Amino acid sequence: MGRPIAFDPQEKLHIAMKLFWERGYEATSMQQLVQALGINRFSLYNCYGDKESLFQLALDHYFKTVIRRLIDPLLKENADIYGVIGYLQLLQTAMTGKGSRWGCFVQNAGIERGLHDQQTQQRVDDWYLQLETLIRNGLQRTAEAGRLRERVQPDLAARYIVTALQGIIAMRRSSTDDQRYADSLSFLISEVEDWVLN
Amino acid sequence: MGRPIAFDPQEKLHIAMKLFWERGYEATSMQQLVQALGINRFSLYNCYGDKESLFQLALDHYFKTVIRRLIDPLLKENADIYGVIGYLQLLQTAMTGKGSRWGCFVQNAGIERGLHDQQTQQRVDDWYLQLETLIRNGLQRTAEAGRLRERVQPDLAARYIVTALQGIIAMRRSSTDDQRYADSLSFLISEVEDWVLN
DNA sequence: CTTGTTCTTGACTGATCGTTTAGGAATATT
DNA sequence: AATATTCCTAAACGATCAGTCAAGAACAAG
Repeated sequence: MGRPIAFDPQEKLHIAMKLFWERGYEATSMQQLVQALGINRFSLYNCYGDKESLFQLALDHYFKTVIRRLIDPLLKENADIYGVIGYLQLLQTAMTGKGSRWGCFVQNAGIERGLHDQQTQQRVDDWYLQLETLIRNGLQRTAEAGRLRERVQPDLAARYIVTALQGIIAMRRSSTDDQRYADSLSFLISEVEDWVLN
Repeated sequence: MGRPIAFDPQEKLHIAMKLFWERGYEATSMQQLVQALGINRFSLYNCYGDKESLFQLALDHYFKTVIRRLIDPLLKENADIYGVIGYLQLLQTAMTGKGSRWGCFVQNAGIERGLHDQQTQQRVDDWYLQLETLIRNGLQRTAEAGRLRERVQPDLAARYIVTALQGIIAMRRSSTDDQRYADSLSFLISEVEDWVLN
């Protein structure tokens, strides 16, 4: 009962996410959000709470939409090393193009706020762990099938991929030279491809 | 002539650098700087200009002090792959300890401000290029001495090291798990050590 | 239609933002 | 000692910050 909400909270949250993603937490003002979302200041507070909680909602939304799509190859049942490669290739296409110099919202949030905001820190840590686990499982399955190079240890290799990816993503956002991230990502992909036998 | 300055600008700049390094540009207020530096508000403006220029001065100071010390092994005349390894080892010790979870000021600045501040972007780009060049030269010298593994191409390998390092540094700041960055850095060092023959 | 509930609106809160001003204090030069 | 120059101090500037309030508008239930 009562007056129904006049906007789509999910759609507006998506806009807020993009703003935080591009500009970061501190550099994004509630005024900018009000304008970008096209809803009233009070409606914004009424729907999402204060700036802090809106930021966390935006981060969660990022996981559910952007990241969810990217890790799809890793979520398939019995995903093996080709799931890992599929994930890397999705990342590659996602990072291509001039409009995609925002890096990863999770990494940005972690670097800007991890040290001083425990909620953000928790989400970042969870994400690193989840990604590492998914990748390790993929490598493990290929190893069990006897198709992974002996010298490649799934746990160390998975950890290595996660860290290397952070470097590539950081380069995507912080360097104007598109060749840097692209070269490194291609290098990483061919490295992983080289781990599979036959 | 006139009244002499009552504080050491370099010493105060060092404090400002640490504040920006830890908290970033937006999250550091002039009020905090006034308190941390222990000088008057106007003296701060009089000596360093506005917040923007103070930030750039702090970034330059970071290059001259922190980074300068770390790349010392790479600046030695005829530095080869051992200069690269020496640099990585200096980084390793610098990143160890609980008080050193700030990552790299240059990377932080690039991620927070690169997209919207051209001055910062220029400094970040310059740094990536300089580091890559120094490392490439080191690898090149070892290659010319016939002591670098054939498959290692100095230009690609140098670029790879720079990107991988960004990942390690990003991990240092954004993850609470100290094992992540440490594992990856050890992995990178032994990888580079493996490139040298005999 | 009436009543109760919820959303929307625009103005407004005190606090803090980066920056500047005016006046006094301290030093170098004459 | 007188003067010129520079720095220091405290107060204040307008702007913007995140967040809130009171009143009215829009719907659901009776």
